[in-house]
Amino acid sequence: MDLHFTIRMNPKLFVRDPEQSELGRNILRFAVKMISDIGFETFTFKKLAQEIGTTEAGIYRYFENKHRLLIYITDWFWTWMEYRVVFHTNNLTDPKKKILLIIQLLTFKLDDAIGDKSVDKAKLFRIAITEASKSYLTSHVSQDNKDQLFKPYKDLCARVADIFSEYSAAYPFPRSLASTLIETVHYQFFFWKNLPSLTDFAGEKTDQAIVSFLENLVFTSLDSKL
Amino acid sequence: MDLHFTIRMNPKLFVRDPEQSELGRNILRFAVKMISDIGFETFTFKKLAQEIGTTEAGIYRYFENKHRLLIYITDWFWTWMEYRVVFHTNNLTDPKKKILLIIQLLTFKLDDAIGDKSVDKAKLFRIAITEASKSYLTSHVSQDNKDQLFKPYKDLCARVADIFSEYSAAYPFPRSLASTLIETVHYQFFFWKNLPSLTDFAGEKTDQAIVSFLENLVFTSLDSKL
DNA sequence: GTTCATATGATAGTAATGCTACTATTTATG
DNA sequence: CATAAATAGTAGCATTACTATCATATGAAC
Repeated sequence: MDLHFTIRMNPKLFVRDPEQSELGRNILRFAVKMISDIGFETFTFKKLAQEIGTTEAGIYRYFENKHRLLIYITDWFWTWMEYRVVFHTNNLTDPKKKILLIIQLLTFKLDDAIGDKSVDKAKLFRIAITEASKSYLTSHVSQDNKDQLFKPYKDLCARVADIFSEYSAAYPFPRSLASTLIETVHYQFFFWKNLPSLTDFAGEKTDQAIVSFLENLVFTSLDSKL
Repeated sequence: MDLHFTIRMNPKLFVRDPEQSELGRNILRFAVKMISDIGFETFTFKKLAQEIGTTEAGIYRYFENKHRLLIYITDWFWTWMEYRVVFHTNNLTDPKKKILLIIQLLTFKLDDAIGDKSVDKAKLFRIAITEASKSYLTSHVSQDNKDQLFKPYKDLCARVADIFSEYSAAYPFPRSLASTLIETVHYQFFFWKNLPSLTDFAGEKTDQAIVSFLENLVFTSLDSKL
């Protein structure tokens, strides 16, 4: 089965739809590679253009600026994540099992074939860890929000929050806990890799330790009697 | 009592010590104001120079680049925070009370006179919320870490983690919980202000709601039997 | 009071970045 | 085959980030 999984992106994100041409798809593929490899600050359209053998102006025909391109990539990532969550939790009835699975998915432990292969998922995950928050930590966050640019992120949070409420209807902070969980995944990964003294994850079984930490964080909160 | 509270900053952060001259102190004061007002990306040394009536080159005599200046400001903030934590928890014996107080301090609820008045603390807090993570979310985080540039942040986390362990020696993730707490304070404030659907804080008593959320998050984890 | 070090100011310049207008070329269509 | 539409390439400008040089002010040291 060759399930062609296409994500309909917010048209405000691009000048010309990058999925509709070879150059556009190259821009996306190499942008993910470059941003992951050299970091968003160091990344420029000129470097990207050289890498894929086109010109700077060529990139500008697809994306207004590099910040919009970053939002495009992170939005794609969040939409893909939400799709994975829906796909994997669909057949489950026990909300506890759903939450355990969501933590696996968010920490990138469940490898699956959903989504196209042209994009390197590991690099995408690294962008989510290090660069995703830069998409909204700007002075124009309100305008971008009005343009619905953060809808995929908010949709994912809402879906996770709903499952939290399903597990514990009385818990008063499902949405804050959902956004905290998602951000914490990324922060703890980043700290573990770069500033390890900010975490308790040393040695081998680190991935499992992060998962244990997150599971404990989420379930103790949801199980609390307020 | 005019307690002159000076923070010894890491010399790697500056070219010339900004505390030692009028121009230097002006750079710090107006930089805090500007970065808080227009955001770190929009902020430039040229704009800062114009604002305080000096030249771009004048600023470069104090700071290598704007990123170093940001780390200077956030380091100052973390050191000040740690000082507040030590100052306010010193006379307490009950670790639970210490933790409750730390949450008050981290959420900026306890107004106090520690630190000099030349810096606008509200603007500093806004920088901590929106810009602080950019000081380490870079491709050169490892080199900066080797230069000890994140020591104040790590010190604060370590101190909070120690108090967590004091409260519950068995809890296996004190440092991760400390860094999560500190980051979550900022994220939840940012989301509440800019992307409110990612939180459960609506209406009036928001500050108290954030505090309740954080208290619940921390204590349910620390009280859990693993 | 001269000397000398240091801080600041003024001016200029380079290189990279972010972005735009214009021109050339290809491609689709009547 | 002509021609309009779409796309790619060239060249440039404005801003940003940073460096270098020289002049002047200040103030401590002798």
